[in-house]
Order: sequence, then structure tokens, then C-alpha cells
Amino acid sequence: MKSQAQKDQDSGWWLSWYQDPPQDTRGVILFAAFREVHLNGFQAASIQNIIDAAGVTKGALYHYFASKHEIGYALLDEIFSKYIETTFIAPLLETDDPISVLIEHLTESGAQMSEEDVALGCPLDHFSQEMAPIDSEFQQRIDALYQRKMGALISALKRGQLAGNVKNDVTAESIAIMINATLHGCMGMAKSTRSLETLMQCGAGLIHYLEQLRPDNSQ
Amino acid sequence: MKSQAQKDQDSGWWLSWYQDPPQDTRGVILFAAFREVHLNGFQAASIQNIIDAAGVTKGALYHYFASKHEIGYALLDEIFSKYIETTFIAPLLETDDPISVLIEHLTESGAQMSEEDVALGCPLDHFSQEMAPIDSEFQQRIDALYQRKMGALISALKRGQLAGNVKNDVTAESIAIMINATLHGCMGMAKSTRSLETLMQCGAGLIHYLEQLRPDNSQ
DNA sequence: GTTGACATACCAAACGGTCGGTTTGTATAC
DNA sequence: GTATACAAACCGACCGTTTGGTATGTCAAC
Repeated sequence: MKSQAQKDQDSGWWLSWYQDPPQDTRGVILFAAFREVHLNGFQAASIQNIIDAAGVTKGALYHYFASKHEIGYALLDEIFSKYIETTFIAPLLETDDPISVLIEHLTESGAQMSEEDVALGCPLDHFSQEMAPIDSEFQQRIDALYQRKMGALISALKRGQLAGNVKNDVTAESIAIMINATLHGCMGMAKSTRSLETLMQCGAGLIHYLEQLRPDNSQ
Repeated sequence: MKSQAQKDQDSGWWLSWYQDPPQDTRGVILFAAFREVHLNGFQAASIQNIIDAAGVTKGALYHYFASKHEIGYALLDEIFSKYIETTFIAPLLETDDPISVLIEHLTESGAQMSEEDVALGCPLDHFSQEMAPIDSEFQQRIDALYQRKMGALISALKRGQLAGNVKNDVTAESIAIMINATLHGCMGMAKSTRSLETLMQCGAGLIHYLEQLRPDNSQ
């Protein structure tokens, strides 16, 4: 559990993996941009707000980023991708018991999230909903992130199947899609209702589903 | 299957339940607003674009709607809610075999959706991701819609349990959350990847999950 | 003559982006 | 040690455009 002072400093759960906030100008701008985009969306994100929050001038921002779009690309390449890599993919990389790892991931996340974290929702889901349909450059980068995430999940599930820790009657690909869809669906519902409780109920449902994926003799 | 001419006229699958496009000025404006908001999001939606698409003047628009926000409220109250009521709730209202109804809903929707429909994604999901965190008036109305939808789903599942068509070992509330989360998660994933195939795979996974909810002796 | 249904001209504010200029840092020459 | 040269880092005024919104006017219906 974090103290209130710590929460004021960082950006809540969604950036908690980012141990130390950046100090270089570029990093500070990107950090401020993340928060602004997370809250308001990319199109409604104001350069002026980012500048004010970062405590820099417009000249500094446009010195490091050629355009607003370039900030979006940098967010995807440097923040979102690092987030997925750190919180989701890394724990799955070596295990042959992905179900346990996923359940632990769910339990921990749920316990650490605040109501505010829930209300803000998954940054990438928001970004994707907004930008994927209207900008193919963004869409391709978002797609690449999802592919990377799904690939790691599928690999882990396959290792689990080989090790006898995951049922074999459904393909790893099919399981992975269900898990990912449900995970993001849960966060979307919780965001809409602004309810941590909904998130927990949803998480419980997903955990129940995950438990069913273990081979019968291991239960 | 619809002809290309029909598709050009209406707004694809997401408004296909709306049998005949409105002809009165207010309705035409709201219809155009729906498309603009669906594509660009609410904040980035341009009043000018709505005016141009509807073929009316700014005076006409502000004659019927006091502000941009009022257009958003009208979309929620008159379009989104009607969509949910017609396509999702209505088929569930009387049945005591909700699993079959849901599977049919999934199968039909998947068969009728185009790649473009998939790329645009669920209008309400997009709207909710964008507006729920930053405007409590919107959030409350969105929440009310979800509660209405979940209520109908839970009722149907309970009737199903009483009739012996749905397993009793998990509560209807818990099942409903899982179904809804997975459903919207599927659409989000398909939107991100711009892939109808992903949607179908995801739908297949959900159908598999739904089949498992039938009592064992009925399989 | 009053009301509802528009049309048109206009407004201040905010938008993303640019550009000429200044400060700061660093490497090289003497 | 210090003068010279060059570049990266940064500043803030300014630009054209678009934004949501308003005020005034017109015109047909009753």
C-alpha cells in the first residue's frame, strides 16, 4: 500500500511500475503527456496543459517532438510498451504455470488499485478506442503491442500445456484471446461504473474461469 | 446480407436496428452527430462536421440543442439506449434459455458485421472510455445504461437457472459480469487489430464458455 | 401579432505549430 | 588559460485556423 504523499507524486497504479519519474526535459514532457492523454484522450489533450504540467515552454516541447502525433508515437513506443512488458509479459516469460501467474497478477493488481485508478481505466484501451479507427499509423503500433502481448501469453499457455498445468482440449490461442478480452472488458466495465467492487467481482469471475483451465486431476 | 447501396445509406451494423433514418431536422442532426461522435469521439467531434453532414445550418442545430453536451445526452438517451434495448435486452426479456439466445445473438452479429463495423467498434464503449472519467453527468447516464443492460441479463440468467437451462453453481450476477466483460473485450480487441477474424475467434471462445454454463445433463 | 423554425454573420478563446533569438555546453586551437 | 566555433537546449511572441456558442434577422403558419 502506498502513502498519500507517494500517490501525489506519481500517477497512481498505472505508472507504479515506473519506479523513478524521469528528470530530463524530454522525459518530464512525456510523463506529463501521458497523464494528460490518459485523462482527456489524445485529440483533446492540450499541448498547453502538457507544457504547464511539465513546467517547460512550448519551445522546449517542440524541440524534442516534431508534432503532437510524434508525442503519441513516443507514448506508445516508450511508455505503453514498457508498461506491458514490465507488468504483464515479464512474469509470464519463464513460467510453465501461467494460470497461477495470471491469478497472482489479477489479485495483486486488484488489491493495489484505488477507486481513482479504476475510474481512469486502462490508458491503452482508451487510446486504442480513440485512435485506432482514425489513424492507421497509430493503429499499426497499437496492433503491434497487442500482438506482442498475445504472443507472450500464448507461449506461456503452450508451455503450461506441455508441462501438464493447462488443459489441452482447447488451443492456447483460443484461451489467450478469451483471457485478454475478459481482462480488458473487466476494466472497461469497472471504469464505466466507477466501481472498484465491479472490478473485483469481474476479477473473481475471471479467476474462476482460469481455475477451470487447470487439468481435472490437478484440482 | 445487405447490398452496398443499403450500406451507403445507413451507418453499417451499428445502426442497422434503426430501420428508417429519421427525416425531421432534429433527428437528422442527431443521426449525423452519432456518426461523427462514433468516428472521432465526443470531444473531437466537430459541430461544423455535424452541420455539414446533416445538411443544416448552425442556427438549426442550436435551435434544437442548447449545447454540445446536450447532444451527447440526447445520444445516450435516444440512440445508445434504444440500441441496447432493441438488440440486446429485447431478445432476453421473455426467454428462459438465455444461453441459446446469447449464442444466437453472437452468431448473427458476427455474420452481419463488416470489417468497417469492426474497425469502428462499439460506439458506447468508445464514448464511455472517453467521457466517463471526465464528466460525472455523462458517467451517471452511461452507468444507468449498463445497469439496465446487466439487470436484464441477470434476470434472464436467473430464469434460466430456475428452468434448469443454466448451471446453478455460480450466481447469475457473476455469470452476467463475465459475459458482458468478455463481449466488450472481444469488440475492443477486434477494433484494435482491425480484424473481423479476431472478433470471430473471440466470439467462438465466448460461445464455448456459454456452452459450459449449461447443466451437464443437458449436453 | 405572435410563435416556431430556421439562416447568417459574428465573437472570443483555444488550438497546434512556427520562428527569430538567447542561453548554455563543449570541443578545438593557440 | 582563454579565445573561437559550433551545436544543442530552450524561450516566448506570434500566426492562421478552428472551436463552441450567440445575436440578429427572416419568413411562413396560425
